[in-house]
Amino acid sequence: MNSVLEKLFAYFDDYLPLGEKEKEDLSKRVTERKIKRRQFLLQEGDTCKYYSFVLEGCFRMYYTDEKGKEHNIQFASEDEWISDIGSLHNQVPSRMSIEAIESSHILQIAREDLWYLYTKHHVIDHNFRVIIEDKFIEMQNRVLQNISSTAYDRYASFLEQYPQLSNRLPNTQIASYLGITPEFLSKIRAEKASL
Amino acid sequence: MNSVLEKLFAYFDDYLPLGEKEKEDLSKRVTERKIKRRQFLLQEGDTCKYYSFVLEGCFRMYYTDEKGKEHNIQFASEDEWISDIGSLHNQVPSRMSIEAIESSHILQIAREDLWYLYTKHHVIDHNFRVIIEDKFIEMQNRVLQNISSTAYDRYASFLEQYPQLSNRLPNTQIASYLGITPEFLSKIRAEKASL
DNA sequence: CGAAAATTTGACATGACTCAACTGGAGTGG
DNA sequence: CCACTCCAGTTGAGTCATGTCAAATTTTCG
Repeated sequence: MNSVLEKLFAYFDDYLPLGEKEKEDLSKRVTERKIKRRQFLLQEGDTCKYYSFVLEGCFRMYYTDEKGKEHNIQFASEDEWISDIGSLHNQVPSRMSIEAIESSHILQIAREDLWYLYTKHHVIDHNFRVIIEDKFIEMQNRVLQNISSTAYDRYASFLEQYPQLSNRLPNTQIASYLGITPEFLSKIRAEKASL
Repeated sequence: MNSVLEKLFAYFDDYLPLGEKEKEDLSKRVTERKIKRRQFLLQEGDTCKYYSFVLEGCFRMYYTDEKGKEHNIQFASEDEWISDIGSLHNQVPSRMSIEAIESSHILQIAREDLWYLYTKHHVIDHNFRVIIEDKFIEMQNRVLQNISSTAYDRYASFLEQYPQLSNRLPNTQIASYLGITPEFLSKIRAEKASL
């Protein structure tokens, strides 16, 4: 447990580093878990109870539409947080699912503990503000891509922005993230390769 | 100035209400401005210096692509904040522009003042975390719509989600926000009307 | 009122989807 | 080690959603 906590503390060093008090308090409220491939962190209909930090492995959060099609909203790999924030905040059932794409190793903070930490330690509140702001910017860029670029360009940007991730993910998952069908992605790849 | 400050304080009452110290400190660091229709709050290439709170009126933030087409990323009307957070954070030139769609009345906080307030007052940091989290959820839903729904459905959702806004905005602006051409939106509207 | 901008309409072009068939690994069990 | 299945990926034909361009019409605002 100690070494994984160190990894979490080190992560915060890129923001405002945590002091001894915060580290101690945080340590008490963090749970370590191993998740197997294809196992769920959250299932549609359940209320999201945790903010999860990925130590190792990879997850996808997706929405299942009326026709049963799955749409990937987010991936999370090493040093990233994942959760359905809307469900976590308002304690309402989630419309999303979170599934492990690879066997993974995570840390979790339960909602009440997170709230406690936010209230008690300014620096934690602060860091999570900055973290979510960065996520917001990323999401904003994605919207921008979606409304202004063709599928071909969006795929190219994805490869450029997440080169490591794109190696680890099946193309089907990437297609779902980009909002296109796997067949069409395949055609895009064929076209790209022929240049 | 006093009455507009009261409006800002009242806005924060929906989060963690500000205490007297925070109010006083915030008051000193807020600037009031009137912006005419079609006037810019931020021009592409400039570095964003302010976080702006809309007291009255309406703005759009948009990106101009290589072909000169404008893509609306965000609207902001009463009781909403607008800024290119990426540019504001990292003090880099913005790729976006922010333009007043209506003649407007706003409050602005300069970057250094905002940083000061974040650091000094936990409650302000906290509130802005919650505010941006809500924005993040909104943006996430928008991505979801973009990757999973047809233009017809996205337009219907927009009308449902922002009924008041949709009355105030020209359809061209809505089309740009939805990521479709004004011509196609017009056809969608015709189809909708004929039901 | 008059100019400029927004909206509508139609013909045609293209991006992206559907469905179905085929290919080629990656297990699994004999 | 082979035969089998299973799933991801590819390919192609036909279709639907959306874009382009141009012209006509209406609305808005100065």
